[in-house]
Amino acid sequence: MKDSIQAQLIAARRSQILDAATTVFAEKGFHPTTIKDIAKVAGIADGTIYNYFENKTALLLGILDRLNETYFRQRFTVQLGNLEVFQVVLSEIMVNKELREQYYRQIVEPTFTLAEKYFQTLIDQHKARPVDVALTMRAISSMFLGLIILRIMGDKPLQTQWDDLPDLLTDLMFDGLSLTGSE
Amino acid sequence: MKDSIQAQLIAARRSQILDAATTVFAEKGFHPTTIKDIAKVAGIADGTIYNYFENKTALLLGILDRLNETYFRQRFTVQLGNLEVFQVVLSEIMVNKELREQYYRQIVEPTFTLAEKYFQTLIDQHKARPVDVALTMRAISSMFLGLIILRIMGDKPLQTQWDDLPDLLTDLMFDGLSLTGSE
Amino acid sequence: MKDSIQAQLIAARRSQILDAATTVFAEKGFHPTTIKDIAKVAGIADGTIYNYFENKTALLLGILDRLNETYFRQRFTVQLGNLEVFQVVLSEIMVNKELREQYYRQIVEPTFTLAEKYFQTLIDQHKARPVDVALTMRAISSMFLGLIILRIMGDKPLQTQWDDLPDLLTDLMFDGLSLTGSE
Amino acid sequence: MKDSIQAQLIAARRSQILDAATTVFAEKGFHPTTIKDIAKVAGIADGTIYNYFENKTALLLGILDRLNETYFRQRFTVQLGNLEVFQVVLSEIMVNKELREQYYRQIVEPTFTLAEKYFQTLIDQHKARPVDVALTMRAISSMFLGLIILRIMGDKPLQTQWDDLPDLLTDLMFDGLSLTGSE
DNA sequence: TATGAATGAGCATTCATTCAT
DNA sequence: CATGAATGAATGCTCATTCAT
Repeated sequence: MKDSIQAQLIAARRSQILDAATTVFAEKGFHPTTIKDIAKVAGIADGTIYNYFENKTALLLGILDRLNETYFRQRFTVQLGNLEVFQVVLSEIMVNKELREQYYRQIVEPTFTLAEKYFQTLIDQHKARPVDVALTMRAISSMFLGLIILRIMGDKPLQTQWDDLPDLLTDLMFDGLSLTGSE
Repeated sequence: MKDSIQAQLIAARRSQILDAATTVFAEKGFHPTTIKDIAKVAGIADGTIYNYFENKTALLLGILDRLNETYFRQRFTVQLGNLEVFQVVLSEIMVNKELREQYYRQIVEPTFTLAEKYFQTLIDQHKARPVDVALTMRAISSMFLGLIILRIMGDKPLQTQWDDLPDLLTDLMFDGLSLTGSE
Repeated sequence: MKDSIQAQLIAARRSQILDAATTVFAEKGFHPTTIKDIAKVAGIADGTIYNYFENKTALLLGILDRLNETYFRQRFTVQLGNLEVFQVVLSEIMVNKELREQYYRQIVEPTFTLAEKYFQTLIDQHKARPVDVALTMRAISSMFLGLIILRIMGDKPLQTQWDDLPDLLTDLMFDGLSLTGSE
Repeated sequence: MKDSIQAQLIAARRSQILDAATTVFAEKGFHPTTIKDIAKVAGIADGTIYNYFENKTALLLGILDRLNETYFRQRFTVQLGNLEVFQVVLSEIMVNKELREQYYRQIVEPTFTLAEKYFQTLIDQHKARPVDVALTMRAISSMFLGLIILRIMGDKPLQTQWDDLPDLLTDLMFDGLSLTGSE
């Protein structure tokens, strides 16, 4: 019982630290952010962070874990509020192998597994064409991923017409570009 | 005449340095790479680099310029050899505003302009459905971009079936997923 | 209470660092002195200095502050022990605008204000001739300043007869050089 | 004969370089000035400077030499145009022993020798009180030196009333501050 | 556990000087 | 003699991490 209180306290602290880290990372990016920055925002001392996280990278992993959880809770919702965090995480992922692998294992892969299963059902029910499920899922997901990145890059059309995307994408994915598709 | 030789020498040195930078960046990423690393690989002294480039970031910009040139020379060809460089550049782009803007202005935007023009022609010739050109181009490009990133992330299916993609993508883009599309 | 101990510890460290800086600056001058030099003499790590001082220049400002304090405590006493420090500070003052302005504001100006007040009293009491107080004070102070500099420069007569100066200066200032002055 | 032309050419080059050095030193100070700066202003290549001067410090010595010459040509004239150069030279003198000694030997000492001789004549002719000549000369010179430094420091009264100084100083030096002096 | 002072490795950048052409 | 590209030593400063209290 005492342990459970302990565990809760620890979880709370970790959460508090990750909140701070998320805020500052989103604001300044990973490398420019110092442990002191995070500690200050969290209202604790530098050293305390190291009682809860191995090192600075572990903070990113922690943020990833939380994205993971919320992701599975609110699937298919790309929260724009998370966009800056995603930007930071993604950037570091490209460069940090450990992070990359963890992210892939924890988020990407399980998501694909689920999505593939779902899509296979559609095919089985003759609601979709029998295509290579794995690759097709990759292609479609990539579209979302790429759109987010393009938006981060500051692409004007995407920023102004972001809300028009859902319809366009649905249309595009189901009917394609060819004339016959819609007629 | 002397000037032209001078210019050639300068270009050669710049190239030599960028080659080295590309190699090391691809290997270790941008931040972990030191000027000394690059100098050593280039076989020159640290200081010499600064005779040809303002600072470390300028090296990335230089690499970008070269990607730019080769890109426009060999358009639509995603060279896998450049993949690691692209990975580094992209990662830094997400985090570095100046770089991001330059990349967008120099590569992304002009490419879209061209692509939109081409696609508009297809529509005018009734070879494609009349959709929102700008957004559609973004969606399609994003698919490529996202696929590359997923591949970088180590996605197994993409790595093993990379060569199957062209057909699948063509199919997907033109006919969509719905049954009616192909039947 | 704890805070007061903290404050004392901080003051002590700052003092320790400034002591070291004073020593090394006096020995080698400002520019040739490295932070490592100072840290070594202070018996601490390089980085620790930056926990107490913004940068290298701040060390000079700190030394200035201390000169300031001791100066006002022991006014009119030119301590020869401080001469080397004064030499370093003065040299840097000639070259560093920020330092120059701070020194002027903190030490020179207030001293003149006091001296002018005092001298005005002498005039009011008919103990001195009614001259331009500001300029006259400058002239006299300059004499002291100049003498110190000449001595620093290694002027032999000043070094051997330094102790004869007070009488000579008093004599000179009050009666001037002309024959009528003393007769 | 050829040698004399050679010598003239060399002298001209040296002069050209020193002109440039003087300009830039006066503008930016000694340390912040780079050899490249000077070479650019002189309209020559970096390396060329080293054909005429041993090193950067030698440039300061060269400037000193020229001050020396003009000084003896235009004695007793403190040219304000030289003030910035003087500031730079003086600052470096405080810190650089070699420079200090050369300056003292070449300019300070000979000047004092002359001045002492002249003042001794005044005494012998009963035009001045029989004081310690060496020290008195030092005191008076120091006043000038100190005033210049105070002015450099940005002292307001000195800057606005600089032209009133000659009269005040003459008055002060000859009659002193006491009432009896002038009445 | 919390603290935060101390640590010190690490790095971009500058610039006086050299020397092959 | 003139050049200016190449050199590489040298240094201020940062910041993740540790650890005594």
